[in-house]
Amino acid sequence: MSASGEPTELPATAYAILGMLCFERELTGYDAKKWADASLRHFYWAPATSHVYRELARLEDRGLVESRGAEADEPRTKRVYRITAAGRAAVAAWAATPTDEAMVVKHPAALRVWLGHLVGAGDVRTIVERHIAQVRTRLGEIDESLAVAETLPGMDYPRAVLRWSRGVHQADLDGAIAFLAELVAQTAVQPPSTGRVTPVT
Amino acid sequence: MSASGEPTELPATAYAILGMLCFERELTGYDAKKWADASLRHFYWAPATSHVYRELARLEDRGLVESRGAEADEPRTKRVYRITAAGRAAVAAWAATPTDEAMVVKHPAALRVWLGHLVGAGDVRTIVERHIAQVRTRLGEIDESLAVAETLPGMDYPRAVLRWSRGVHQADLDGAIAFLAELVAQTAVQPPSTGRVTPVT
DNA sequence: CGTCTATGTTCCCTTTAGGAACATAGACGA
DNA sequence: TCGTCTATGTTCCTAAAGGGAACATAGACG
Repeated sequence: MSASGEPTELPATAYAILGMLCFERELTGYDAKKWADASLRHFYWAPATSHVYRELARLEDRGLVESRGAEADEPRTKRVYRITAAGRAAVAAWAATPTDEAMVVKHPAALRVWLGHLVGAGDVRTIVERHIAQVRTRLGEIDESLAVAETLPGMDYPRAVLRWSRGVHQADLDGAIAFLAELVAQTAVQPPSTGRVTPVT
Repeated sequence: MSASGEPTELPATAYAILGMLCFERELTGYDAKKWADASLRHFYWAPATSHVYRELARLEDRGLVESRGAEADEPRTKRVYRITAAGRAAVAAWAATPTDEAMVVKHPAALRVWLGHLVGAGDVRTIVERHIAQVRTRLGEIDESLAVAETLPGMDYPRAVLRWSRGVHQADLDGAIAFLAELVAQTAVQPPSTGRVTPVT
């Protein structure tokens, strides 16, 4: 496996998909997408459907996965992917390689709050309240995902990662709640006449 | 506000850059990039340099920023950007609009740990230890950024957001440490002979 | 038998991203 | 005064990602 020089490095998404194929014997693109939405999303990313299929095609080009059509008892027109030995070696090598890429937190609500001085305190409050509701929903989703992982064997690492990322989202929630409290306290004490808002030139 | 039809929606990155121009009277692309690296990165993203320039060009096309060349006493060939009234209105409108976009946590280390069963426990440990070091560094950077924000007026919201995201990164660190402890405990108890690894067909 | 939802995939075009290269200013020492 | 080193500042090229619509079929349910 892994001929002299790897053709080119693959993006993390490709390895994520290869990774899924290490847990499940076979997957369709659709399965992979569902899985990503349910679990991977909470600590890495949920690629677009078209992206999943593109990656699968590329992986097959490189011999890291192989595919077959539907079988007789599966009348549906579908393509089922399975990882190859080369693929398994490639993911393992990738997973064992430390990276200097840092975690990226892309937080749309925080970005808006960052610009809070441009809008009324009421608007900021709405943003944060909605964000809090969203995060609560997400914590529920993570718990569901975690519950599923409990029932499956060989999922120790995925479970640990889900717990880990659950903590991160919980901290986000706590921070949002704390900020909201601060915001409410502040606007209660000082009436909106304080000249802190939009000192436009 | 919000005129009948906006030309087309801009991506969040564009608003992030417009946002910076609300804090500072004038910025070059280089300045914007540095700022993003120092602060925005911790709760949203640090766009590539080329991306920053691209966004500035687009914003100018749309009349949301305007630019001038270097002045006599600034011999360098540079372009300095400033936000326009239209730009200010656009960011304010955007910032006040709640979004349903969820937070994305892109966590390269966690993704590798997720595949822990493919590699030795020692490799997993190395990954996590390096990640812990990285996060510690980052917490330091956030504190620095926070210290800078302390000294500037009108930075209440940015400061609050930095504190908020600091908590998120702290939770990441805590989770990593907890996981590492678990990992060490487990490998101490059960020798590496457990048949948990790659049940290949 | 109709139609509704879940499963499953592909195509096409746009936008976003990131690295490398390019270019110049000033600082500092030899 | 001449390298050369770092900080400043920008552009170009190509790859990756996104997203939605279209296409297709199976099974469920009334």
